[in-house]
Amino acid sequence: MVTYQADAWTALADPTRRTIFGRVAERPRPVGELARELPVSRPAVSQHLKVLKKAGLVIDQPAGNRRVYRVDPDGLAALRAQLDRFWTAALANYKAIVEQSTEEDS
Amino acid sequence: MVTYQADAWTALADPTRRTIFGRVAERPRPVGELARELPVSRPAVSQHLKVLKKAGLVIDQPAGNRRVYRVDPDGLAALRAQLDRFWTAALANYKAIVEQSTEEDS
DNA sequence: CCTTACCGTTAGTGGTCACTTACCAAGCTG
DNA sequence: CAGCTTGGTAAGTGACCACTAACGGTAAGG
Repeated sequence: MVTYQADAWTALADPTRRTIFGRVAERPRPVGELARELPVSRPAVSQHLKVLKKAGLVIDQPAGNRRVYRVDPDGLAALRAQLDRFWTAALANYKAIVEQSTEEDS
Repeated sequence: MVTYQADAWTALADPTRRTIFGRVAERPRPVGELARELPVSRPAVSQHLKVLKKAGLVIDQPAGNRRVYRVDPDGLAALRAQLDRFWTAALANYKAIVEQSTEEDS
């Protein structure tokens, strides 16, 4: 058994998985279509999708014989929020430095 | 020698490195201060900072005896832009679905 | 100058992960 | 039902990576 982590950052760390996620973001796709566009085997794609699903980044939905994967907006939003925290923190820090140097000038 | 990758996603995949990046985002810090707050050795922190630097996420600046690390706004902005591409792609896709179902209703 | 503090680098190791091959289950079509 | 398509899972392997211990190199302080 392959037991992967369930972290969104870890999930998007792998280039292949990032490509898969990009494809799914453009348009919901079944597994086979993704595998045909990628230089890896179909089982590899299945495993990648399993990781992305566990990380809350994609949702799978059975459609007859096939299984269509689409982006989970909530997971993507959560990741965006986390990145924004870094952004605002860094920004606030730079702002403080600018204000300090302005005071020094006066 | 330890040859790591230089990708921002890969850099932030590691939890320890993400914590370090968060600390640096709050306020620029020297290596020793980061190491004292973390459950890893100082060399480990140095290696993590090396990865973050290679990924363009932090900048180092010698300050006398110490070496202060701060966030590189450009690298963080680039990552944000990449995540926004996923976001807008997924959003456009959902919008298309909503519009289609609206047409079906009429 | 000698000591102390701060930091980067190297070498070595254990653990995790991406990948393939092989196999099995379920839906569609004749 | 038989055959084809689609896809998830198991097992095994090679590679990468996070970590520590040990060392060297540079600035501050007595």
